[in-house]
Amino acid sequence: MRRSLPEPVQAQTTLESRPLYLQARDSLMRQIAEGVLQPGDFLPSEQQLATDLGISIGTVRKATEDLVAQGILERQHGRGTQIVPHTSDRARFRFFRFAHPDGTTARLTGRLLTRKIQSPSKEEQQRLALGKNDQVIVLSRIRSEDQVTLVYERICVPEKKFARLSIEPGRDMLEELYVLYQKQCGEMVRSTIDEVQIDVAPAAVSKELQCDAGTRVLLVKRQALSLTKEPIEFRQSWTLKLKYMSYLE
Amino acid sequence: MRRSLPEPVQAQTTLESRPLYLQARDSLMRQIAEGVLQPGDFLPSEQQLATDLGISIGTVRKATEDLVAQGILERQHGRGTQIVPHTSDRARFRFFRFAHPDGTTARLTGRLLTRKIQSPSKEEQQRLALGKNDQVIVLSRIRSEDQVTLVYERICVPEKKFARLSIEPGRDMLEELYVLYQKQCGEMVRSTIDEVQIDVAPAAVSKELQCDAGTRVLLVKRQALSLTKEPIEFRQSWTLKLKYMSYLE
DNA sequence: GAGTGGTCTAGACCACCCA
DNA sequence: GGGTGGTCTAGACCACTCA
Repeated sequence: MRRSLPEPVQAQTTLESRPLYLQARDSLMRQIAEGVLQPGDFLPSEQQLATDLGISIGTVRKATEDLVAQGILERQHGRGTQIVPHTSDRARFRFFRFAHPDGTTARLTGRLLTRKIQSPSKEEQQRLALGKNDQVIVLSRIRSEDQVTLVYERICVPEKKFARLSIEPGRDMLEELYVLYQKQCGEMVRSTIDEVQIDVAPAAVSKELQCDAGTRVLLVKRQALSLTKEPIEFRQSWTLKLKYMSYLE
Repeated sequence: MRRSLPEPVQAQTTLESRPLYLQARDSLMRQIAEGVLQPGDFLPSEQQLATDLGISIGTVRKATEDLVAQGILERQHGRGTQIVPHTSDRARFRFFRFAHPDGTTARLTGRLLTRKIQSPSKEEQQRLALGKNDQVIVLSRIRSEDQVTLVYERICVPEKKFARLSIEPGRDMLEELYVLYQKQCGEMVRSTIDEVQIDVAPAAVSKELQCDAGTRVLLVKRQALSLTKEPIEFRQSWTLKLKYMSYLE
């Protein structure tokens, strides 16, 4: 029979039938999702983990390989294995998908326009998998380069998880939102689902992007998922002059 | 000093300083890229490979893990390790990115309109990294669902590599193009770079999509890369009614 | 030089597929 | 039942980092 990892409190005594390295991986993942292990922290050494969990080093390595591949952990030869911190540079490099038509990368700064707590629209409710009476925080912001507004965004997050999110309208946003999510609310964005379509610019959009009402613009809808694959943000980005990039494999 | 793998003909006797598993991985990759190993074939067993290469099974596994993660190989417990065949279903699932606005997947059939051999445009030449006098094959096709044309495509491939590509205008295309590339020309698509932007529909596009000239439509430009990361296709897809999907991580 | 991750080995046992 | 991949071990040696 397959062994199971020692747990601090073993709720059930059912014999675990999953491979040890998966159990170890999920245990690490859980500790990261729950904040026991924080971004920036180093894991115990492989040797230490192996003796702690009562498994061999090879199995520890296999457990961490997955998380390294997913970008959650990062190995540093001679130093240790770190939970990847969500720095602004990293978040930009990883999740930012806009570029100029000529291929040069856009360097956008953000400016928050409004911040409201309200009931979600039908789509927002569905995209965030919210319950009947859940509220959302809605942010609107513009993103500019050289004083030219290139993107208008409406960002929607569940109030329950993001109550501690502290940002104020009217100020420039120096850090990436995803970094703030992590630092202020302990929510890490692991993956995203983007949809790109043509949209007739709503009033707020045409005003900020300085185009005629009714102009057809590019709309990117994004669901951001947490470590536990729950949707934690629904974002809509409208742009007229930028293109959207995507690399597969 | 680090060992090196035995090679049938060792061009240089320089001592190989890369890890054995990387040498083994690249050796397999090369054999697949060169057609020595064909999609659908099974690799020798891990045991066999290990003794052939004079390395241990663990190292063989590590060599193949990369290729499995990239979708080039597929392990089948109890049967063997197969070079993934590019079936139509697989190609559709992997590279197809269009959906209806309501989220339902579009089931498109293709119909080739024209096939021409000509000099590439400046952009095509650059995107395909072509030399001065290289020619390209240009395909135009429409993709429809229930007799409604939803996408117009202009597809451009280097004539040198795709001379054996045999498809004729006017016929429905039952197989995915990428499957034909593989079967007829031995070229496998491994990865893609997509760019999505708004475009003013060119004449051919507005005619086929049945919209006014000058309508703003969605344009997806795609570069497809081979196993060896060379660009082998540049494709432009125009659509009015579909949205583009992208999953990150 | 002590401690970390990176590579590699040789072998055990299991789970699965197929004849 | 023979062959395949899947998991796991225990240990060797190397390469890198940092004090």
